Amino acid sequence: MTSTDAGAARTARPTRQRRAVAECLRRFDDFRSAQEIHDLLRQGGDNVGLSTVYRTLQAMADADEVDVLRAEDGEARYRRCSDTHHHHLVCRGCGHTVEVEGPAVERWATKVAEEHGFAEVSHTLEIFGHCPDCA
Amino acid sequence: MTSTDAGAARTARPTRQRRAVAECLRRFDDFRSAQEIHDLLRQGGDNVGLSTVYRTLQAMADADEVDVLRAEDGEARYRRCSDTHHHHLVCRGCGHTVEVEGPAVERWATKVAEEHGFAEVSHTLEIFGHCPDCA
DNA sequence: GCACCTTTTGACAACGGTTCTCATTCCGGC
DNA sequence: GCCGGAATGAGAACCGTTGTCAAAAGGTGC
Ligand SMILES: [Zn+2]
Ligand SMILES: [Zn+2]
Ligand SMILES: [Zn+2]
Ligand SMILES: [Zn+2]
Repeated sequence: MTSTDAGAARTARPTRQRRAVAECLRRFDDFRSAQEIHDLLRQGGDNVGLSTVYRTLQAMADADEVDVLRAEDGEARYRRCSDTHHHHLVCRGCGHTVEVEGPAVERWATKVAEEHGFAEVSHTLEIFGHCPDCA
Repeated sequence: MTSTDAGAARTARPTRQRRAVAECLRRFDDFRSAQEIHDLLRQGGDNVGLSTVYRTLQAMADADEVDVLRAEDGEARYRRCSDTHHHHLVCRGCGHTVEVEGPAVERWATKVAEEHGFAEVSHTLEIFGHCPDCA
């Protein structure tokens, strides 16, 4: 067999547009919508099509390179993230976000699921409030 | 002054439509979308406008009479719920849902938020997996 | 039962975020 | 430089949700 199906490189060209989106995410520590990112890029002179922004963000989310959070109105918001499992403490006022970890919570979630016979368990957990600056 | 502004009855007439929606929710233990509920009502002979279904569900959500959960695609799904604070263990296959409580998790969330100086704290937490029937 | 007034309803249009389409452009390898 | 597949982007389509507003329904006092 040729080397083409050797699974390694799962097609992902480093184009100008993808670099721009990744770069833009790197500059913020809070969650942003696809359209906000599109606007920011445009303002910064980087013209990237809205479709491409959506596609890129989806791909990054699939690759666990960004976290996705649904706003109350259902809009998806993205944020660069570390590669270890974590959750978020998000300010309802300014959006300021802190990554938090809680081993005890992880164990609790797993235990509860097992007690009910659930398998392939995952979970979502976010904490909201007003940060010191917004209080 | 008349009794009209005596705050007590916060205007909520028990109409046929509202009863039908509430009754429909009572018949399921899993999360349903507004449109699913609309279809179910129609199939059951209860003709209720889609707008009314949306309005009623929103009102019930505001009154904490139903839980709202955003599906991965952003669609809102509703479920009747008990009146105490709780979270959910949801089957990704059939939607079967179990309400769960975890006092330790509640304390952890509050503590983490306080450590970062956050006030007016709330949180969301859901656990997903495959139930015994779907495994 | 009957006015009277307010709330509620529902068909339909409008909205907004997201996805799809497809002709064009880009990239990497030869 | 050429070729072929991947990527892009302008615009249309999609779809859940919300807004509009005239008509219908509840409640109240009579
Ligand atoms: Zn803040
Ligand atoms: Zn976790
Ligand atoms: Zn199941
Ligand atoms: Zn809780």
